Amino acid sequence: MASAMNKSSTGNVKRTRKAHPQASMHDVARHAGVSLITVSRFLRTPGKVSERTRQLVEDAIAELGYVPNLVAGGLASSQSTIVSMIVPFVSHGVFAEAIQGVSDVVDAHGYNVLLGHSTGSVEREEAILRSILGYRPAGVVIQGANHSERTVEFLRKAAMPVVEIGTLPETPIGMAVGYSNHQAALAMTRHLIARGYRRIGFVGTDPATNDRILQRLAGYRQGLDEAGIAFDPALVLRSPFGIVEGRQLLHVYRSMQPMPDAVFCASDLWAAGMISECRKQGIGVPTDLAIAGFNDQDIASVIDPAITTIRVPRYEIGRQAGRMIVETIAGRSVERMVDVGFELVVRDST
Amino acid sequence: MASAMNKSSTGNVKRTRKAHPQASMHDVARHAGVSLITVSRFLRTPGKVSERTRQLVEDAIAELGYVPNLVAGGLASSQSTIVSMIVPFVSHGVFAEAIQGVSDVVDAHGYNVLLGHSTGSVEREEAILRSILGYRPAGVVIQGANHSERTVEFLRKAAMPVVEIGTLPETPIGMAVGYSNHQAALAMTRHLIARGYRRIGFVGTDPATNDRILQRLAGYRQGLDEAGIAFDPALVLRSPFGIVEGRQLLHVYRSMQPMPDAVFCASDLWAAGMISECRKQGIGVPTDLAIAGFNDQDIASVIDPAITTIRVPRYEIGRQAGRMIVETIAGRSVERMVDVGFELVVRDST
DNA sequence: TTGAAAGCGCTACCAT
DNA sequence: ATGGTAGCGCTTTCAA
Repeated sequence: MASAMNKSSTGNVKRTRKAHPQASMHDVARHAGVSLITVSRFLRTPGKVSERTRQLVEDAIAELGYVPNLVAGGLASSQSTIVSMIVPFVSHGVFAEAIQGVSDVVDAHGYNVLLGHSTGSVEREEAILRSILGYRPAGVVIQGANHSERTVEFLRKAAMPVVEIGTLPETPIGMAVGYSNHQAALAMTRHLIARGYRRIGFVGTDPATNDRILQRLAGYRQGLDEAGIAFDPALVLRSPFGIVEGRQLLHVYRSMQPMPDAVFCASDLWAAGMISECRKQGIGVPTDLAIAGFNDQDIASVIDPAITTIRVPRYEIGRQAGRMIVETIAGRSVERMVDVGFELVVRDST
Repeated sequence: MASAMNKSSTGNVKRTRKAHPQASMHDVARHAGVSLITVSRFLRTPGKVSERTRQLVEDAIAELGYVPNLVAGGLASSQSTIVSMIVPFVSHGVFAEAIQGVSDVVDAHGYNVLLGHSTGSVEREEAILRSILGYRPAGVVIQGANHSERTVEFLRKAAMPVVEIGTLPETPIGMAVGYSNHQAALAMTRHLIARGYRRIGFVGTDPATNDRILQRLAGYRQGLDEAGIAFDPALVLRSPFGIVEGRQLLHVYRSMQPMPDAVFCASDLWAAGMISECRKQGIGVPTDLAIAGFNDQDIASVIDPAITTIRVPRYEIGRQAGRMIVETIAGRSVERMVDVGFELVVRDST
């Protein structure tokens, strides 16, 4: 009656609660005629078992279609092969590329990506994070630097590598890889002003809930300031992302008097919609209205006129973030902050 | 010396292997002055604990920042809150939308998405699946119906809900939600023929490794057959996906004699690249060359001329797949196969 | 309403 | 090179 090791040590013989279809390590061991621990050893340090044993275990695994239970393994070893990633939306092209980047890198190191999306809400982000942290992931990649206090607190005390992506936070939680949205928007605004535009509109989502937009707006305002152009709040429009929305925004700007001579859209989708609508309405771009975008998505280079925009290496951001997680786990020292930069791509729309 | 419950019951007093920063349920229980099981009960059936206990435990959880360990819970209960999803590429718009659909639905039911990408290789798909199955997920969503034998075998014996998406397999592994790539391509080919085109090119990736393309190619051939047009293998081009690739493909078609009078691209990206290049080269679309696409991506409606294409409800496919997983887990009976259909969207490029 | 004991499937430590 | 034992943090009987 000493240990709790074996179920039959209890007088009360209860069999497994559920019929369990999946083979366990125990099954493999029996099948191979070796002990359980030998199977485990074969799996993690194959060099330490004899040729004969290796063969036996290999056959048993193949025959039973055994797949090691990472849940049990993770619990026993306090290690995880999960890297969690939280983005506002999976389906937005720019985030999808970052996800692909992270996934490409961590997959190659035996990790899998557990994905969450916040729909841009810090409350939902916090909820997602809690749930995801329940898996005690090996690392966390999270979009942006705009989090709830509790999100930050959780992340700090979680004691695992954290990478914020897409921005360069003033006080990063752990590591960060991104670019300066402020500088990028400033560069674009300077470009527009250099081209001679003076009445420049700005399209974004609500800056209160989107720190990227907030920073781009700040860069835009700084650009105006530098040129001595007064900021006109009426020229700043808020809208959900989208091409259709871009079409509608054009009409809003057209109804203003005086009309703007240029619009800086904080996403290519709006710019594409506006350009398409301009074509339909017979408005010349950039002669009657210059239109600039952001992100250099596919659409920017094929629409006519092609869109002047800011190119950001999203996939690269993902790769770097993945790399930083993996390196940190491996105990190597890693940069705290990586600036991947951006590029002003001047095309025909301005 | 009876049980193995407490570490100090062993003569050999060894403390926890690792300094463990995260609070455990045990810690919460001590903090609240109740037993561990009461904490567990509070978490899963809050109605069964007294008001006083509830308060105590709630406070302790908040104070310690306790996050339940789902790895341990999953092991103990043989239940999982993970839904695995495998797609060829995360960053391809069409897959990203499906991921978003799955994620939206399963998140709402307390599940998280564990993501894998196969890069279109069945071998990699198998490897990813193995690793993902190690987490004993509650369900699996997998793109396409083209899998290795072992992949199918693993999935069948895994005894969990499986949904194949994007196609309507002849022999689904479990459930499926998608549309007929064959019928969609047939519809497009018929459209082109009805418009008077006779020498119709086809652009796809390697049909041997991509069953969607294989089926679209078959639909295209059937369309030609119906009209009594001989299939000309020289008109079928293979290429990686992409706009840049589309530009190059145009030159390949231009160098043919006779030149085709229409090209059916099995992705909008190729079509967009070709149209953009046509504009640059002064080739009239559709007057000199008609160009059709597939997927109705953003780009299709804003490029000039707008692309005639096939619209597929990708997000809806994801939602349905998520729904089918969740319902199956809940024990409700679910359709084995859902056809979400497609839509021929005729625009100006044909 | 609360608690004790057993064990989920695996790994770590120690022993042989 | 191989095996035994304890225990990862939780849930599930069963008992009080």
